[in-house]
Amino acid sequence: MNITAPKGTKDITGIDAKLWQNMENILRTVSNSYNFSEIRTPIFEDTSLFVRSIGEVTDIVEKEMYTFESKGGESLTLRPEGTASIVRSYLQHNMLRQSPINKLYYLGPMFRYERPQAGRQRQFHQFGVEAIGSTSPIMDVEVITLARDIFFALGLTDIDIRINSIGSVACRDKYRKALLDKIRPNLNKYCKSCNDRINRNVFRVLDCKNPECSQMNKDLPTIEAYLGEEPSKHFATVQNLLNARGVKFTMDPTIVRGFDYYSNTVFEVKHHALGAQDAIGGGGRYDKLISDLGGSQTGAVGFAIGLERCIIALKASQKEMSAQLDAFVVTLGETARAESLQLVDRLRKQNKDVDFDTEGKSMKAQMRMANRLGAQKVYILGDDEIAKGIVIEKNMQTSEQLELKLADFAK
RNA sequence: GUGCCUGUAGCUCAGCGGUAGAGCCCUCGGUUGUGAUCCGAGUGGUCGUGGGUUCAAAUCCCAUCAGGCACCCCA
Repeated sequence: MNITAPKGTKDITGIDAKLWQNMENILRTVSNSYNFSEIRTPIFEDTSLFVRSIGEVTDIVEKEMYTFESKGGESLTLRPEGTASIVRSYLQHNMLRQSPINKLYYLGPMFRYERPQAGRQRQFHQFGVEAIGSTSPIMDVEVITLARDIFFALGLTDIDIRINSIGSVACRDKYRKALLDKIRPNLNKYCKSCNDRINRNVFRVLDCKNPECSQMNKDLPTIEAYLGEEPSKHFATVQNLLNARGVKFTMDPTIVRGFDYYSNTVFEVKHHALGAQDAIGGGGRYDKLISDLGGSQTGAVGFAIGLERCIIALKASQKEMSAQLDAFVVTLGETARAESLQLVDRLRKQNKDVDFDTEGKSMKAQMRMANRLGAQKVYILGDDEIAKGIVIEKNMQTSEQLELKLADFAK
């Protein structure tokens, strides 16, 4: 066997698959409780959708997209993130006419051609929500609270929610100028990548991990002073309501986010178990994206969660999960075989997860198998039991055995 | 795309010039039909791949692929 999964991709099997299912169930349940409903969009889209939404000079668009030409000659791209598709779908189906506010969630694989490392793959999975149709700071709060509740429900209580506001385009233009004026004179003291960043996206200098850069960054102005009246008020309301609602957060002026479409509130959720890629989720408001993509001026706010990263955090904080099965049916002798299959069917009809041996193994082997599969109960059915019209039910935790009437299962 | 580290049984790893080992897992036993514990036995690897050096290579050298970590970027 010399074909392996492509670089940066993973097979999810066995116990891990169970863990994923549990996680997905929780994501759906909590989102439903906030009245968000699911949207499923294609895994590939027209390339221009991502170029226009994420931004031409972002790393994702410049070098990380899986772009290919279809047989018809169109340029298609495997989605690198979820928001663009949701907005496309929103506009295409004119969802505004169905409801002034659309609260949607999605769940699925995303693709970015990057060098894999801890918490980063080429095919990875995101869960995300988008609330489209509101500019109210209350919706920001609703979305951030939903994010928190999801992590709490998953069992990840040890999270750090960091928020910031990057204001409107006008605020950012002013702030950008101010930053450039301050940084340019000291440019030779900044690291190589910051020198590069200053031309591409100055704001990235703010979250540079180089200790010398971050030391100098302490003297730089924060965006707060450059926020206009509206953005400033908006952000203050978000903070007040979060506090009133008991959502813990920290202010972090270094949060700038990578996509061009963000404005006003931005936030990231960090978890310490992750290593360098410690952002387990992130999002913010994107009031310009919908009009950029041809819609009318529409407020929107959302976030995305990296599911692989959740799994890493979950595994770090939780004990190993073990296999689980409701029942295992042990059979001895040829006459009991047919009867045992009926017993299996009846147990399954009671909505139980049931398995049994198909290979004619010894009783000892069947018991071992039951144990390995994590069976709660074992039903033993041999020729002796058939003769007496009973079945033995063994509790695998307590080792207690009961004799049950076989006829009672026939209902 | 850059740097550092690592590739030996399903898993975790030892061996570091003389043609492969441990533990776990798995399978089967430990007298008629009872698991997880205990005891015993067994299956399983062209030592990532391709070249080279050598009488001899898992072991040294080169290349390549893959993985890990970090940078970059991001979920």
